[in-house]
Amino acid sequence: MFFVFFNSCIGLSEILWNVTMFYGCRYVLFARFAAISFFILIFADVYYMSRMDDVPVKYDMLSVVGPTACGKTSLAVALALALDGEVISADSRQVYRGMDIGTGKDLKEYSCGGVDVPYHLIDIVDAGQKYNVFEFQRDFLVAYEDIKRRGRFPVLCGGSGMYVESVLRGYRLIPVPENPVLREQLEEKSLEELADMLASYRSLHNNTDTDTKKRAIRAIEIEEYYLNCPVEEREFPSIKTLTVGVDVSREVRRERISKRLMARIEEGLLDEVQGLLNMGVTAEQLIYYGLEYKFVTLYLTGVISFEEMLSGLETAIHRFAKRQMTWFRGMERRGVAIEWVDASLPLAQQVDIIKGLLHDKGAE
RNA sequence: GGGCAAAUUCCAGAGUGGCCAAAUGGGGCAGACUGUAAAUCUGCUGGCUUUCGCCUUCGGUGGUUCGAAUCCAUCUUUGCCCA
Repeated sequence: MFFVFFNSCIGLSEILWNVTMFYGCRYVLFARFAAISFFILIFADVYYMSRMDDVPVKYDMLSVVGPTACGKTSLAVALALALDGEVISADSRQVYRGMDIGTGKDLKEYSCGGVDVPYHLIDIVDAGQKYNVFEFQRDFLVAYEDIKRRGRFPVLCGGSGMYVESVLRGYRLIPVPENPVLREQLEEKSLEELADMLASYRSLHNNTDTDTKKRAIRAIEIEEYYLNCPVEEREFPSIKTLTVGVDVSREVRRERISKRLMARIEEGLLDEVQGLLNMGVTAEQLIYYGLEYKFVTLYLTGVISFEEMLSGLETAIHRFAKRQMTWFRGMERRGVAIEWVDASLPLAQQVDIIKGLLHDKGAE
């Protein structure tokens, strides 16, 4: 921030300097003034550069990605501390209030040595409500701009690949208003007819959009809007980001997941889920949240045994971590460079490596 | 000690002479995915080979047969029953 400011000042003073040199003979006084201001600004810039040696040069943001249980949060917090930054979470489940143990939402992690690192997009909606990429992208931008405005450095951290990518690759998601006329027309149609209709707009990669009539209608509404209003595409700003991936071997990852699961159960995972049920969050909603919430709900409602819950959950989390890695690899193929950092190194060393990358790559 | 049953590819489990590298499920691996993404969906899963195909595999050994995971003998192990 400061750097950019002073840089632009330098640019300005250079112009002034050239102008003054050109017209120097006629505007001696002005030239003197310009020269003085030029040197003052140079001095100020060098001074700030030396002071701000922790602040990256060319990057707007740092992103930390990685599979579950790899230690993303603690790394992101350490980096935020080192860079005078704030963490923006990109986690599709930590947005929910009251879903803590199961989502690994450990807010204590955000303070380190008595210093609190501000975090964003955690605990922003009630459990049982809906949240999606569109809302995430919108909320991200608000948090990002807020952090930038205050002159601090954003660190995006999360395991929800699609959320991260929506920001890094700037998905164009237009705010699509409701279309009551269309909705009424479509209401009479069967789910199959709706699915066929949607398929005529675009290829369906799976049945995510056609599992209920409501979703199918909304998907058609969005496609219809794209057709009719292609001009008003919402521009998502391009954010220059260094993306680092936390690299853990498969074996270590599996071991950590298994250990963490037992710890979560001891911490009161079952009570947390029971509490959500008692609060009125339906079993169906919790099951849809997946992983911990799904399997524990199935156990608490008597559908599966405790042992089935444990073993089912363990493999489900392992598979989830695998899918996350598939996503990140795909993201690299789509053009997002990820600098993988060995998670077995001491945290301080990882931070140093990443700071080094910020400077070296930022200076390129 | 006697009787019965069973041993199949990572696991469970089908197959009871050729159509068997062996159903199905699980697990594993790889992938897709711009409005639920911790969701949803797809492919692969003995080895070698681009394909044709070749080789190794159904507890061990030895047989019968043109041909055996499948039949016979025997051994080993496991389970059940009777003592």
